[in-house]
Amino acid sequence: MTNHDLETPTLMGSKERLVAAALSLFQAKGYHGVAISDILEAADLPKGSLYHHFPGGKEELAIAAVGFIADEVDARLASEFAKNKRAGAVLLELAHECVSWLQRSDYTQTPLLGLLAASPGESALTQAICDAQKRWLARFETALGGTEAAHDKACLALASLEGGISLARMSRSSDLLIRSVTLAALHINQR
Amino acid sequence: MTNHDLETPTLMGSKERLVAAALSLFQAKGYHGVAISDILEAADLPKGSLYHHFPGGKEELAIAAVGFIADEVDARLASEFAKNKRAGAVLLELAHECVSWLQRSDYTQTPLLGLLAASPGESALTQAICDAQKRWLARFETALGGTEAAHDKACLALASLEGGISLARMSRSSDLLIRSVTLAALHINQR
DNA sequence: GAGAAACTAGACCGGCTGGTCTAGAGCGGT
DNA sequence: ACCGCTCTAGACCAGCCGGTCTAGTTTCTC
Repeated sequence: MTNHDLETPTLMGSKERLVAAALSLFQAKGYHGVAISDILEAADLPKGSLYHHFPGGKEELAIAAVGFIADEVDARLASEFAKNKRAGAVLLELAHECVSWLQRSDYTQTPLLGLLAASPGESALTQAICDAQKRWLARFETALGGTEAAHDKACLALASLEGGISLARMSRSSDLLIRSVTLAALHINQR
Repeated sequence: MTNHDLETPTLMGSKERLVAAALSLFQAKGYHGVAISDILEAADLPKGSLYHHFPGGKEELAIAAVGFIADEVDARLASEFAKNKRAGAVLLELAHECVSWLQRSDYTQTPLLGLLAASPGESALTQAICDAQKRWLARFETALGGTEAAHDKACLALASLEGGISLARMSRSSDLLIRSVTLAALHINQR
């Protein structure tokens, strides 16, 4: 997932390479923690390319990165739910994917959007993040039946995931993530 | 909680004022999103004061801010648990406090430490955040009996709280936080 | 193969960053 | 009155920031 492999850059257009590099860096250091020059270096492209593909600069690129992962996770959820899996099982699967993500990056990256939240107040970037969360939430909600209780459970699913990621990243151990998500999945599957 | 009221600065020493201003700003924009000049302006102090009290500069100040809120929440948890309240009830109470916090700041602030996570890799700041999380986790764990299952539940408690805060902040509605924490509390109180 | 369009390349800029440093204000002790 | 200590005050700096712009190269189209 998401591994549009930065090591073989020629396989990706420069626009995609920019988005991939930006996403990876933003997930590691947050919006303000990443300099444009960092992204350019990671994508091995000059400044001109960035402002050609993303005239809106850093923020537009960040929005594209958020949209990219939003789509990716959303599609993944859709395909899992299409197999009639129980919501708890899908949540656990996603969590395990996040774990391998964390481990692969030596706990520097935050798999979903947690870190991006450090965004400029009322901006379009905030909106993009919000949209992504809404879509993921909706996937769980409808899979759980669309009732009021389903909404509650969907909230718990996402919250335990995002929160667990944050705990795991700080303690450099996927343990805490697995524990909290497992428990949440258990509860969600009930009834 | 934490309201060492920036509006009446003369009641606080300048060191405390710096910590309070820094905490509030970091919670709103993350470590990298805040400039030293912002903090000084909020605390109404010149640069000299900062580097007198915190020779280590921005990072040392951030660590102090993290320590401050870590202590505050920890003490709060200790006093609540001392009344023999059930863990779920304490969690809910904390969540409601976070809600009023979010609302008071018009959803700009992140009550706990979620945003600070966007910190420089292997630094002392990361360590401070990690310590805070460990302490809070331990409070819940021992209150829940110290068993293996208690550890799991403690993880869920904190994860649902941090994750719920993130969801709520983005959607500008405390609803999602309340829902996820309520469900988590329910589960935690079982048995 | 001519010409337009898409893209790369990187020098350049003003503003802001975190941090240093010197000067002095305020105050307690003697 | 004097001194020494704590703290305030803010000018100053080198380096980095995001962003602009012009010049070149490649690629597509006819």
